[in-house]
Amino acid sequence: MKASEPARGMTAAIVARHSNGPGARAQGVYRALRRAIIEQALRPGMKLPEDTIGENLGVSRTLVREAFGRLAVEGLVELKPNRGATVAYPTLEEARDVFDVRRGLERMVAETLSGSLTKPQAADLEAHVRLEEAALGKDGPESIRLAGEFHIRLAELTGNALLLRYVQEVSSRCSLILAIYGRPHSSECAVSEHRQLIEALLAGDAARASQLMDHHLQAVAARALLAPRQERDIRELLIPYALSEGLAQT
Amino acid sequence: MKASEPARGMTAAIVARHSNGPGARAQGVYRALRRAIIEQALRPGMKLPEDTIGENLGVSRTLVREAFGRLAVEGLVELKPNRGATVAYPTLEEARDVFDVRRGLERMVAETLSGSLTKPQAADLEAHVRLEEAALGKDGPESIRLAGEFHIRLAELTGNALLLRYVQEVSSRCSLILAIYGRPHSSECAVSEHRQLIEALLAGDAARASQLMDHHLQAVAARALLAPRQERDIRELLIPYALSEGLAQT
DNA sequence: CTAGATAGTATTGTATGCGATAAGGATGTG
DNA sequence: CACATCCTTATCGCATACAATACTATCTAG
Repeated sequence: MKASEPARGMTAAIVARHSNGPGARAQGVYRALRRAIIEQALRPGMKLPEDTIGENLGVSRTLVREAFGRLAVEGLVELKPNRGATVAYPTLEEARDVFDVRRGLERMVAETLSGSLTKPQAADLEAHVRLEEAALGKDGPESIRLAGEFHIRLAELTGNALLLRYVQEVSSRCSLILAIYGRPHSSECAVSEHRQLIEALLAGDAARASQLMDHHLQAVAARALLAPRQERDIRELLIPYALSEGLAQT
Repeated sequence: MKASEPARGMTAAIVARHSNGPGARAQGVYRALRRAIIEQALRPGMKLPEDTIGENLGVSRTLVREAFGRLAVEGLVELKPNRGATVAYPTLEEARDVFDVRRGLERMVAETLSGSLTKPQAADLEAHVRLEEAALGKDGPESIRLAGEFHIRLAELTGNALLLRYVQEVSSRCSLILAIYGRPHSSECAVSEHRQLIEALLAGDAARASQLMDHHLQAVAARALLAPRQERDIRELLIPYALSEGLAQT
């Protein structure tokens, strides 16, 4: 790969698209990598050489490293000294930790929103759920993305910026986790559960909303993490070994 | 300030002290700045020029910028494009957000630990509380540090790495917040509340432990954020103006 | 033919340099 | 004397350069 070669690939467009003030390129790299990881263009465990990424995105290693730092804090990439960065490959234990924290955070969201949710806000959420419903048929990644977005929207409505950031972070990590351990056909979020939740929030029933959220996420985690089928399990078990041999990188 | 001048000041020692492998210096800068901010050697709102910091710590701007990035994610520094970094100066609203999230997170800690806390673990915590007690007399920062550490220790005991990270983060930010809005004499954490909490955790009374934690932190927040005394309030209100004039930086 | 050593290559860690932007001060004008 | 404008300087954004470390392939010895 020659340095003179211009940026290419789907991620380069993202960098260029957004406002090009100062610091915008750095953020662009971060966003590009983040999306690439969550959408599994970059698969868990994959090596991320600084200069290769930089060439493909049209920036220097400096900005790539900066992005790696942020992504490492968020748990999306692993950063080993002198050995470079890889897309994070969370263990089952880490996965459970993330899901546990997520349940706790989203219960907070439910409790905060309970009663304070306005009619128009609820209507917006309803509209979102209808989108989910529409996307349910076509199995594309659209359905998964929308389901995740629902939770982000809820967190936004709390008006608590820190809570939002944490929910976004655990959501990202859950995407990564589901990419590794999730069953192929899990529709992840049952749309009806989202509906019930909105209802409970509007009714101001904090306890019920909290319970619903908890069960909902527990169901997601269970579908993903528990009782993994043999077939898939052995395949997954092999990946770390393949990686240590430098294989399975495509 | 000459570049040839060796590192100086209390923070430089920290950089040098730790294992000097690769990446250790970058982490050293991060840790040094983090401590300096939390201990108020660097006061909220203070400007942080990259080269000045770098010279004083004996590293280049590169590593300083890296540290700034991490600290910005954690909410300890604010990073404005082309205008550099400053020690974060959270608004009262942000402060409330942080305390709210903290209460939620630590309730999770209490619930997780309730019943699973072993006798030796409880004994360790008891020992810590005794340290707090001992430090209570001398008003030094020791007392505040120990009170904060108690909560970190609890989070560690959950075994959930992510939960620990979040608790550490909100704790840091709370330190910063208390530095701005806290009353001078607030002893922050009542030692007896810590004792009661340990007791409830050992008894396996999840509801009570959760309640205790919640009240405890609500009390801390109330002492710090609510009903600020007039005298102190106007003083604090002036700080942003002073900063915009380049004053009050010492 | 295998295991270990060794040289060469690739990649990371850190510093420095150059162009760009904004803050602050000098100078001229109403 | 107040105010706007230009210029100077300090600081940032980013790229690049150099040094240190890890990886790879070859070669040699057993």
